[in-house]
Amino acid sequence: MTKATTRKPSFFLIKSEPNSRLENGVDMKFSIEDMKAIGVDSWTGVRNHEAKNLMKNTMKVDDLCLFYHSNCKLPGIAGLVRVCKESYPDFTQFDKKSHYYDPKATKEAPRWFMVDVEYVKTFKRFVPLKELQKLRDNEHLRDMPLLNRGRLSVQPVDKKAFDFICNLAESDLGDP
DNA sequence: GCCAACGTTGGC
DNA sequence: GCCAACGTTGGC
Repeated sequence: MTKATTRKPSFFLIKSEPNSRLENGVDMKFSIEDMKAIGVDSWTGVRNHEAKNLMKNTMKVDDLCLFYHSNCKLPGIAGLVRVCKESYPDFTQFDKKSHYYDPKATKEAPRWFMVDVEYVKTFKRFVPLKELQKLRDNEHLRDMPLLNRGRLSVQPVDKKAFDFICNLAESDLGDP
């Protein structure tokens, strides 16, 4: 019997803004609790090519993403989501009414791509950015773009950092 | 609201 | 292709 080869998941961090912020009359706030309520969400609105390329070229179904609360009073890691649909054109680039409308994009040559993600869990404990910054010399966290670069709304996380953060946030995750 | 760090744009 | 001007990100 042939066994389907299962690909090991890769890990990422995606940023969302839990604060109220109006864009064209639409409140764009989106926290891990909103993610939980919706269940599945299209990750629209990424308008940075590096972040877009990660979604377009690297993210696969079943990859896991740390869900980060950004641009708010207490920035940090709130939960976990899973990629449930591989990249396809972000429909907001074609929508003239959208804040994310891109006049240079066409259906034939879309410029922006997104994935769909599904809610996995809210971590038992919120891990503030400050806590991670205090640990930035830790060998597991040293290479995180979140800590030594910032300003990238979709970023890769290596396995050792992912496991370390999950253990901080949820002590029994990964335990036997 | 400030502003540093980036990314993008567009004139040349 | 350079690079100054401008816009955005996002912690503080």
